[in-house]
Formats: sequence, structure tokens, C-alpha cells
Amino acid sequence: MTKSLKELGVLPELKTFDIFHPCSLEQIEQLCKNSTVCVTKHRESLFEFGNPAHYFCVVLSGAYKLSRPSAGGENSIVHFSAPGDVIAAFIMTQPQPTYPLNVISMGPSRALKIPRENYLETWHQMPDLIFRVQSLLSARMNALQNQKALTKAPLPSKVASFLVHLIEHQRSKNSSEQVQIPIPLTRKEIADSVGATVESVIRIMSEWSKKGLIQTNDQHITILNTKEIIRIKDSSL
Amino acid sequence: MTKSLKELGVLPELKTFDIFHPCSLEQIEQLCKNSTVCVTKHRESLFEFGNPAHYFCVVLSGAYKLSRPSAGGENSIVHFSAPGDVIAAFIMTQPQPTYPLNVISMGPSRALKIPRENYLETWHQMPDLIFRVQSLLSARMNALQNQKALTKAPLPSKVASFLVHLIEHQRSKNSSEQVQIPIPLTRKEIADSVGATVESVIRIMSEWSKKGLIQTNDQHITILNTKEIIRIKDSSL
DNA sequence: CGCCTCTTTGAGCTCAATCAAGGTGTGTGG
DNA sequence: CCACACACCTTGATTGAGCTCAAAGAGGCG
Repeated sequence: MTKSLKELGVLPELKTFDIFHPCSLEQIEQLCKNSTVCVTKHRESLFEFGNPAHYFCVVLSGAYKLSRPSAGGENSIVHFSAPGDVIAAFIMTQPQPTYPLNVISMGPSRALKIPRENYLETWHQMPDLIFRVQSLLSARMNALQNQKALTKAPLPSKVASFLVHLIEHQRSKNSSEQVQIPIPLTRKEIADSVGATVESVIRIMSEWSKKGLIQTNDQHITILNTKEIIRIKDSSL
Repeated sequence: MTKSLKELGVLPELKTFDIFHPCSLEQIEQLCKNSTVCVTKHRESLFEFGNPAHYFCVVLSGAYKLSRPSAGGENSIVHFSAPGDVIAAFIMTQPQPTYPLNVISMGPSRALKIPRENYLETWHQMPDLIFRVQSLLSARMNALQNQKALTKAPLPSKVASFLVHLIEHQRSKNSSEQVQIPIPLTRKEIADSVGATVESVIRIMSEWSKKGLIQTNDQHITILNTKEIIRIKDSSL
């Protein structure tokens, strides 16, 4: 039942990710010893807040949302993890770690669950690898701080900033218009990300749709006029 | 003019901090090679947002506030760094790092400026040390995520949560009442931390003063009734 | 003494939350 | 196959928490 990672062909898949790219397949195999591929369905939970954290994860395909439970069953979304992203690695160093977030699958996804010991032992031996993990973390930290700086900005700025953030990778090269956001998002998820209500987000985005700035079909959002969206994002300056 | 760290007696000072505690004085000396002690006055800047980051820091005494410039000269405060805290370490791994924050002295303070190369070379060799740095970072990340989960909470909850967070270390043992907040804070700083205006913060805290929950003299805030403050913090649940 | 920072209080207004209601599409179980 | 639940999207009306603006007092410092 449990096939080896090699049999499953996961190793080369891992090597395509930035973190593992400089590693040999043999190294990767070592690093991911005793790991299992976890297949999740839409809205299925990968890790649950407060549970003891025996594993950390590398996202293989699909996407996951990391959210924090808060007032009245509300969940505020902290981050979206795409393939190549590492989840919960940096809490592995704590003596008795528990997951600080809920991790929920968005659509069918796959993740590699790696035992905590690997991080403390094998990964620990590879300073360069640890530094690359740290970079991911540092980028997330940066994003969080960015958002914090926007707390007092009007809601449209927040939403615009959120969308721009999501297309940052691809935008770098393709500075032309017409960028599609890589993960399908509901309005509710956007609302939970920027700390607002669904209704407010809808009002703002409908407006933008009418003006031809964005376009949605089946939860896939496309930004038609990047320039204008960026202007809105910065309009509170 | 520039005395060695050994002459200044900084080495034993460093050893009292968690990160360096397991290290020998010789190791610490190695790790902090070519570093300088930087003495700052109240409101003086240690690092400035956007500048190229050739150094990272360990806070020796006093305190620093880390803030992010935002709309209209507003500064949103992201973190307060007390002695033992490491600043800007995790961006050292980037190829051409620039400071992602403003770092400003609160009262007279001292910090040890350590060259970037040390992190990439000497520190890099010590996985355990890197893990300890990662723990600090992870704690800060956690705090940020916590705050994010409170965005929709009413302002009093946010302020209460902020105060409780600041006394978390000492509270652990001394669960009795009467806890003083370790750093002097202006209302404006509190406002910038929770993402509100001075006026709103004042209104809330005056109320609390009247009710005998807190007490201020000369920017030193003392929580008189911890239980009630925690109740307010959680009241939005 | 004037300047600057910090605190305080009041009055009015605005943005986004809340409440309410209706529409669509998909899955699911009888 | 239909009915029902459920997730998601949309629009409108109302309301209130917190922002803005204004004005002023209280130290501290050169």
C-alpha cells in the first residue's frame, strides 16, 4: 500500500522546487525518509490548530490555505501555500510543537508529510537548505508585515494589495496586462484574507468588474488592468 | 576609539541571552567578530527602511521599535525588541538585502551591529544557533498571525490583547495581579501597534483607568486587574 | 519663554459591518 | 429523479464603532 517515494516518482517532482533544486536525488531521498504523500480533497484538513505537530509538509500540487481560528468560528486566512511551499517547518524546533494554524485543502491537492525528526536531524545538517527554508519564512513574514501596514488603509486598497501580492511572481516578467491569479478564490476567502466581510468584498469587486478592471469566471480571477489596480492599492498614500 | 568587545565586557553580557547561552565566550567572540556596539539616543534610528542591509543586530539594553512606513507618513509598529532580541538576521540570506523596517530607539539603548558576512559564514556553521534564531523569528511570526486574527475584533479587545502580549513572559510565573509593562509606551505607540488612532486608544484606556484596571505614570503602564483585561481581550469570542 | 511631545475631551461624519432577502449551482440521500 | 441542504454570489437598507477635525492643558527642554 505505501509505495516508496522513488516508486511514486515524487523525488524528481521535489527537485523542481527551489528549496530542493541544488540537492541530488539521493539527498532528497534522505531528507524525506519515512515521509508519506498525503492526498486531500477540497476543504479537507491537513493539519488542525492545536494538534501536536509530528510532521511538517511540502506542498506537491494544488493549494492549501493556512488560517487561524478566531472570534465566533471566524477564520482569518494568513497565507496561501502553492506547490513548493513548506508548511510548519519552523515550529519543528520547539520541544513539543503544536500546529499554530489550520491547514485546509483548496481543491484536490497533494502534500508530502515529513517526520519532525528529519528536520531536527537530517535537515539540521544542511545549513544551506535551512537558509532556503528561512527565506520562504522571511518572505511570508514580510507579507504579513506589509498587510499590517495597511490596517488603516481603506478596504479597496487592501483588496487591491491582496490581489497584487498574489500575482507578484508572474507579474515580474510579464508586466503586460491580463494576469490570472494562480489559485481559485471565493469572495469569502478574499474577505477572510483582508479582514473584511464577504459583502464588502463583493461590492468592491463588482464595481471593478463593471469598470472592466477584473473578470471572474468560476472562481478564477483575472486582472485586466493591472495598472489601475495598483493605483487603487496605493491611493491611500 | 573602537575598543574590542572583550575590553568592553560585552561578551559575558551576550552570554546571558538565550541565543548565546550554550556558547562559550570564545565562540561568541568568533560569532561577533568585527562587530561594533552602537549606542542610540531616544528616537534615534538604528536601521532605516530600504537601506542596504550590511549588518544585523542583537539588542543589548534598552528597547527598539520596529515599524513599517505606510500611508501618509503613518508608521505601523510591527514589533518591540527587548535585550537579547535579534533584528534583521533572517534577511541576511538574501543576495542584496535591504532593511524591511525602520528600527527606532526607545529611550537610550545599545545594540551590537554584526556584519552580514558573519551570519553567512560563522553563524551558518552552527545549526543549533540558527535554530535558536529561528525560534525567535517563529515567535514573532506567531504574534503577527495572532494579531491578524483579531482584525475584526473590537478595538478594546485589540488593545487588551496587545497589553497582555507584552507581559506574557513575566505573567507566566507571577500570575498574581499588578504587572508592570516592561517598556515605556506612549498612547501613540499603542495606537500604531494595534492599528488605530491615538484618540481612540486614549478613550479606551481612560475608561480602564477610571475603572481601576490599569494605571499609568510617566509612560509606565501597570495592569492592576489582569483577569478583567484578559476578559476584555476575549470578549469578542 | 517658546517649542515640542504627549495627553485629553468633544462633536460630527463615514466607511464598512450587520441584517435581511433572494438567486444560482452542486452534491446527496430518499 | 426530485427535494433538500449547502456553498457561494448578489443587492439593499440601516447602524454604529472608530476616524477626523478642532481645541486646549501639561510637562520637559534648550
